[in-house]
Amino acid sequence: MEKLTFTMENYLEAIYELSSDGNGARISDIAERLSVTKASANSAMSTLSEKGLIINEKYKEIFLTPSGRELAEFTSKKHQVIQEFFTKILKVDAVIANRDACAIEHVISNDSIYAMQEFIHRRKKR
Amino acid sequence: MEKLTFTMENYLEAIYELSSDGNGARISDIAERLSVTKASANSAMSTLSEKGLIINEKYKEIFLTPSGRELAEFTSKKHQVIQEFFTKILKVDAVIANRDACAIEHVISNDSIYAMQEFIHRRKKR
DNA sequence: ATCAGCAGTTAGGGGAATCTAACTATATAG
DNA sequence: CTATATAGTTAGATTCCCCTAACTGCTGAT
Repeated sequence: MEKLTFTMENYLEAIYELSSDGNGARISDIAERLSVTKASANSAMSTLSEKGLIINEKYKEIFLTPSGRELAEFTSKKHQVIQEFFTKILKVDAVIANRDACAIEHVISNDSIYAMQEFIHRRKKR
Repeated sequence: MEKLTFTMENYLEAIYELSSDGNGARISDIAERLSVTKASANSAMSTLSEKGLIINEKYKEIFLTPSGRELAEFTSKKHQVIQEFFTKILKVDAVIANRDACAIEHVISNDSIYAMQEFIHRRKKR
């Protein structure tokens, strides 16, 4: 499977965060969350659908497939780690940390994420 | 002045790192360093030139203007801070830290860079 | 002084992501 | 049950960045 673009990773993450137990996500909400038009969000859905990451029936809610969910969870997890590291260790403002995490999550290595996680963990033990 | 794209920031940084006292940078070297074709590098030079960040006379070496140098130095500085933080504080492998820094430097906030710098600094004093 | 080889340029095209504008479908309020 | 508001879709244009292919300019070895 070829790598997702950062943009598509973001769309996937948005769908993940917008859908709750049993319910899917809506185009308008995705578009709003990512600050793009509905048209853009809609066309992104075609891409994700072709890659088998979401189920997207016309005029229906959007659902993650198992592999889509897995990917989204992974991105979301990275986001969390960065966010926590930046706020708790670096004492960066939460809003800024969130913005930074949103960008960094798509480009950082797994090694560095792991190192941040370890750092936080070690800190907590003391 | 409108913000540079990440791509252009990378080109600028490459020029900065390839030019040494008095000498400019060459298209081929820039292209090689960024793993793009000479054609791509060449067209990027037009963009940077239009923005007044480089001097680019046909068939001549490429030089940074003062404002181009300032921007490049800023990006480079961010790279350094991230690299140092990742290797010295997080104990991430240098090669990986470098790759991460190269991507993160274009998206991270100044606040977070400053926080990393402070963290390193505090660490050294002990 | 020539020319082969390298450096640089130009033209043309493609993919990704965005937008606006105009359209169609759905759902709800009365 | 129908009209209207909201949601979703489609078409077409734009911008950015990349590519290949074909060209032109430069320069150093002979």
